[in-house]
Amino acid sequence: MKERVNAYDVAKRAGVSQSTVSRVLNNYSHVKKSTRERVLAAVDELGFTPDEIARSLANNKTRTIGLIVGNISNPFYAETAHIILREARDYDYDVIIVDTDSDESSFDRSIQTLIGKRVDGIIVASVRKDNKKISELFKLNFPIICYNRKVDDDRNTNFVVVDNKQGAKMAVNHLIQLNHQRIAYISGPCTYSTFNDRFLGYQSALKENGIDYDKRLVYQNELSFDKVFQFSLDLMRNQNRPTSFFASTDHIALAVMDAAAQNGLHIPYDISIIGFDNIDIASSPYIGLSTISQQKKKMASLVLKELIAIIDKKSDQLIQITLEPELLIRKSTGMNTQIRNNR
Amino acid sequence: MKERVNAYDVAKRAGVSQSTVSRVLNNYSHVKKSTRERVLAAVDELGFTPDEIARSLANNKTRTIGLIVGNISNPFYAETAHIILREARDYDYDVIIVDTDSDESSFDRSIQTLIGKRVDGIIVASVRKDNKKISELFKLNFPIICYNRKVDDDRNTNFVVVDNKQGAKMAVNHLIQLNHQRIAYISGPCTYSTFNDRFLGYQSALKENGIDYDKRLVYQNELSFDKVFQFSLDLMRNQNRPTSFFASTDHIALAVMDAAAQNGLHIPYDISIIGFDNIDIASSPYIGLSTISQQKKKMASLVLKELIAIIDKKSDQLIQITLEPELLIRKSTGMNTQIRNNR
DNA sequence: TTGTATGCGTTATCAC
DNA sequence: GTGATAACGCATACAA
Repeated sequence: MKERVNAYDVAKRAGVSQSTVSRVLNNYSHVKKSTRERVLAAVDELGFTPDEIARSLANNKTRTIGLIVGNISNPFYAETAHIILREARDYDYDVIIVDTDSDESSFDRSIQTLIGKRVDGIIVASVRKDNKKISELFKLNFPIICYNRKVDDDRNTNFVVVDNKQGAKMAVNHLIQLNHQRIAYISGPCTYSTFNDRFLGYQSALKENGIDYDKRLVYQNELSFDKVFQFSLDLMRNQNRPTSFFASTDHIALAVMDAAAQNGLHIPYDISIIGFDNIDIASSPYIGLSTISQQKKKMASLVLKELIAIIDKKSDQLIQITLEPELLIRKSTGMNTQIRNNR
Repeated sequence: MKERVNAYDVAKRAGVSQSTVSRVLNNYSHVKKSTRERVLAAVDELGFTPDEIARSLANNKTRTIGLIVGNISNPFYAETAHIILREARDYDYDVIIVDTDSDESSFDRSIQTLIGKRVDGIIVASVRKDNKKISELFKLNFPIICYNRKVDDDRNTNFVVVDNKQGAKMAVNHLIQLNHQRIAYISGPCTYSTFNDRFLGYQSALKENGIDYDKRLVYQNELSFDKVFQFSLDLMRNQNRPTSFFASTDHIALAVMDAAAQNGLHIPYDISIIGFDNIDIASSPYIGLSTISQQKKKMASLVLKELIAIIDKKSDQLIQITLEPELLIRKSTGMNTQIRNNR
């Protein structure tokens, strides 16, 4: 690798001191026009790019933020990341993405790595409820915001989330209005606030409608495609099968749809399915998945804006935003036509 | 933000000099055991995390790489990113992802930003064929590898790609063997090597089978969902409609499937569709998209391994790897049952 | 085995 | 307006 050109080289070429070069590059006011021009010419001739690492060390800012996601190949995170990456660029920030691959054991270490790299702030899009590190950092005044999922200690953390309980209620109520009584629920572990709150919403909606909770209809475990597929398949083959499924993410709703297809059940005539998240392909006519929208676009823009406000000290109050979910009815949910044989 | 603890603080606490702290942290050999223990205790007590920025400045390595993708919400890039993020972590590297959002005008600037941040190397997963910057950097000995797409000046660049022409031929031959003659082709602009090569493969397969090229069956433009959907819809409504579609990415194949659904055409009885990339959902039974696999997993692992070898100077030769594609037959392609009315 | 001193490439605080 | 010079927090050559 060829030697890097630094500000001294530019200075020498322009016949000025290195500090003048710095002043020109940072648009300081009191620089003679002719000097500025000489410097800029030298910068150009030598193809000088300031070393952001040195700059970061000197002024204690990296203009880099960290984004921690569950699994970037999950469309919810990918679509979120897309929005954040694009908008961060407009704010002149770069983004280091950490994919925990849902391996939460490495979570705190990931945070530590980001802090080691001195990112200016962190957006945490996936974290377990019981995490302590986040409120710890918050207390140290480090700019950090939870997104999508929050931690138990939410008096001491910033967050931007959707009302997951409310969203789940909307989903289940929608199914109930379509005359469904046996509603299966597919969810990840309650160690995540999203799944926990959606579960509460599921239970609450059932109760309000006088439907007994049947735990045999509930999956709460790792959201692997195979496991959910198998669970759904078994349930659908049951004599007294559910007439509808509420999947706590769109991504995993696809596994349920697969199971239905495998079983020769037609959606929505034989079985209704509703998801949560509104990932892009859910809206494609071929899939047409009814779902609860998190307003990803709005939520992601917002969290970035807030984080940057904190970094810039334009805001030092607690950020606690809960957005309203939205019910999107598409073709995967329909009137229950089965005989009710379960009461 | 509370003051950061630095190596001097640790040194004072342990009653040693800062350089000893550094030696302990970097696992130097000649440190007395008792000293090492005192230092580590101090590190622990003060919760010291080395400042990677300062470290980078001192030793000219950031242990950060850049990854430039087209659009991270496209599953192909998301799934690639997932693999790279996870494996980079094992090599102890972080990743700054740049999402060009297919806005190639900002490409060179993105590269420049990454270089300003002094990343140790760059993986370029999306770039236009005519880009000059990459071979320029290569000549300066900067560690950079093209992935998936390559540039015209491929004598002066590293790349890891799949044989796109061959893959396209396999796709089209598969359709021809199923008795299809009117095969539509949906593609992005030829300014990208992927689309260019796949187009060549498409043409070549037709020619070898004595089928005339019909440009009315070909879409070569921006791969927006709406545009492709509309194009496919129009084509399918045509009297002399194609009996099959070759979509140059799985992602956009979904738009074609949507158009088929919209038109009441059943896949594969009325129409066959094959994609390219083998994104995760293509394999789900509900979608069951036949496709050409890029062996993403292998390709992504490989490109990272090679990049790191270059960074570590374990390799200074040109990296030019072309992997073989693989035909995956699923349920979206089937025998042509239409009357052949086009010859 | 450990400490001292210097450098990495900037920004920022002084002087002049 | 501009030029020295001291940080920033570490690694490392050289001394001891």
